[in-house]
Amino acid sequence: MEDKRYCYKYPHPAVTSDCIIFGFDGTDLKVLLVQRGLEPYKGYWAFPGGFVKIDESAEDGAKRELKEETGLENVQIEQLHAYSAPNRDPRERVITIAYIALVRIQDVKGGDDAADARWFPVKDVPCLAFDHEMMLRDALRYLKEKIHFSPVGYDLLPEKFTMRELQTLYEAILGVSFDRRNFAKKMLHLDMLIPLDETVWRTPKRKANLYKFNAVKYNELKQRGFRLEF
Amino acid sequence: MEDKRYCYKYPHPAVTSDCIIFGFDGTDLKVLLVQRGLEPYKGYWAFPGGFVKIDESAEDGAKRELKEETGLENVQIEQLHAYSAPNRDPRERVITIAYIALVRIQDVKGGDDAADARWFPVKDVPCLAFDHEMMLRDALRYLKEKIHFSPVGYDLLPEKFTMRELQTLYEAILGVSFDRRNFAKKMLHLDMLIPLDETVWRTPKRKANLYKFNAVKYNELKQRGFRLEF
DNA sequence: TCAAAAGTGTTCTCCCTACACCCATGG
DNA sequence: CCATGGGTGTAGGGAGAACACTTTTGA
Repeated sequence: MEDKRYCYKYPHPAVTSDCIIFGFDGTDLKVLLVQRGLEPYKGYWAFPGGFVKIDESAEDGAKRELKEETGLENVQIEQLHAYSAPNRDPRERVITIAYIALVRIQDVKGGDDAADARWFPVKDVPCLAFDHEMMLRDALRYLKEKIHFSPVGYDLLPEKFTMRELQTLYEAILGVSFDRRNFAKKMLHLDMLIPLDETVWRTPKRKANLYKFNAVKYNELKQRGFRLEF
Repeated sequence: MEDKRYCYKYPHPAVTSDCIIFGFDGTDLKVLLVQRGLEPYKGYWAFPGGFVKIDESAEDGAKRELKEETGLENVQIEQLHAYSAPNRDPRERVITIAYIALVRIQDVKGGDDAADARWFPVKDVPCLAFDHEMMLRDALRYLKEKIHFSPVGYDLLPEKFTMRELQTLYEAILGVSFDRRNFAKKMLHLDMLIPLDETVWRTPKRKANLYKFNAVKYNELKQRGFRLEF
């Protein structure tokens, strides 16, 4: 009995929380995965996550596990979905609450606790453990919707970026391509971007203007509710 | 030990699922509540729901409890959010997965198992048990968003309805009022309504045309992704 | 001087908005 | 005949979509 001290009148499921972390490297949308060191699914890649402690919320648990497994801290996470199929974990009944976050990949790359955490392009993820492939599909669908209401670039791009980079991000998430001129016009019309006086050489051909997000305007728009059509 | 047979190495939370059921009576958006017969929160109103069994999904559990407590069956439910604050239930650690559904109130009114289940206008709900008031706020926010992508009238209105009833529903959910003529134009433009040759006397003044939803067109639109602006 | 990337403007169309008139009916 | 509710049409403005020219630079 030493190893089974927590007893209940009715059977209780275990509860875990997982984090689906997206980043953007200028070309591809990427997702952060960790390689499992234990059975089941040993050696498979999976989202960082783990068991929720009895005195922490699922969200706090997700953040704690994220830090433990990848070193990522101070990330704003958002609940995606709870997965509760009875046989999704071979060990015991496990219900998982999945969270999603967008981070600046370049702020994260260096100095990780976790050598076995890696970014994968979403177009080219390995086989995932458990039902994590379903989670990824759900997360990508969610992101596609969210992009219409929320300037996801604010979280995914570096502080300063070119119009081309912003467009590439939108195209990577939505899986479409836009007219360069109309895209810029639409974005500038929203009044959420601040053109900077700086330029950079992102291509060998010509320097490009840099922009940053106007957080004040964005919050105003969010209050009133807005939608970007694409 | 007789009453605590289920033992685990680590503490496990209990998991419940609750159903937030909306209906529309032609004037008000309403929500289905049951009165609690047991402590805690005895006598308070709450969403139908209860403990998830160890071999059923949270969704199946929600449907089972919904039927047991209100008699409602064959309802399509959609996951809203998982609530996991450590102290949300005074008895023990409980995580609740909330589901949401839209039903035709007039198909439900009669013949319930549950005498203590009642519809309340969302504008005038009593004090709710646990954190159910937060759930209701979240559900209403979700419904306001959903209405832009999904013809919620399809689930909430009777099969045949007048344009005025559809408009009243939209106004009740969004909390705004529309120009009668522009609303009708916009709705008819979407090509999701089938005008019927029937009329009814919904007011003593004049008869009104009836419409029904065109499920085929709706599914086409949903595939392609559409959005109603208001 | 040519190729590739970036910056910018015009036209057309469609949809949304605001708004007004007519018809049917019961009192 | 008048008040109420329902059905329909029009004019104007704004935003998106399609589309082309110019500039800058390295090779």
